[in-house]
Amino acid sequence: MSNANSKAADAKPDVFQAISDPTRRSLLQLLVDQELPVTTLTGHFPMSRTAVSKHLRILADAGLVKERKVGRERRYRLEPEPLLELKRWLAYYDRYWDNRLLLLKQLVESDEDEP
Amino acid sequence: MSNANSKAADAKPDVFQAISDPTRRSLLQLLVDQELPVTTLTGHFPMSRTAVSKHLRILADAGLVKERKVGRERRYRLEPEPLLELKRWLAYYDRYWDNRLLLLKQLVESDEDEP
DNA sequence: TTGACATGAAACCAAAAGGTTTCGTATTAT
DNA sequence: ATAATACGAAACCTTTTGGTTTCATGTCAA
Repeated sequence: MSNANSKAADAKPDVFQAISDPTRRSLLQLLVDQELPVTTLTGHFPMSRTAVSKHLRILADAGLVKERKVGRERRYRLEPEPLLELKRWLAYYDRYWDNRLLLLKQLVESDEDEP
Repeated sequence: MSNANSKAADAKPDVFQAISDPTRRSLLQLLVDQELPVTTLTGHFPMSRTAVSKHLRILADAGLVKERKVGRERRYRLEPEPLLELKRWLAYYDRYWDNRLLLLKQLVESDEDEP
């Protein structure tokens, strides 16, 4: 069990990769509080519907959107959960916004310079 | 004034793009509290020094690392400030982790379904 | 039914990305 | 001086990425 035949959402090819494209970030934005079909989404971009469809596929693979069939439409909605990974990654660097640690770091550095 | 001749750090080709590559994320990690030269960094990856050098260049263009010449070495250090853009972008989706808003959203949706 | 709409799959293409090897140039060590 | 080290630039190659056009299928409307 638990082999490669599970279902969809098995791919998950990296949230970082998924959000690296500006078009895809805009798509997420558009879906923030609306569930929209591909054709409507396409209206916001200077590219073909098929291209948008492929971007949505990438977002879906990363778990960032889910689709729901409604009549002949396929409505996409935002699924923000995977963004938590990003959030966690970023949190690692939070200490850098902490001034006390920054000062300590600089202090240490000033001791071990000179080649 | 303010044309394309300013200086370096003018490129800034997107933090999202810069951190989309796992190697580059690892590089940032390695530089968290160390200032390191290219050769040392290369030891951590299964690729040539030149490849690592190119990754560092991309990070530098995004403002995520800065270099300092020390002898014949070129020591790289983390420059986390551009990560704030990511942080801001993510913050936009913070409301999704707020359960009250999530419930409200679902309530609204249940009213406007049926095609 | 018959036609229009909504959409993904497939085949294809050009450009960008991620690597490699080779070369030139500072800088340090002998 | 000479050799070794540290490194980026350039040229080149292969794979991935972002697009396009064409086609097949499912669904709704007349």
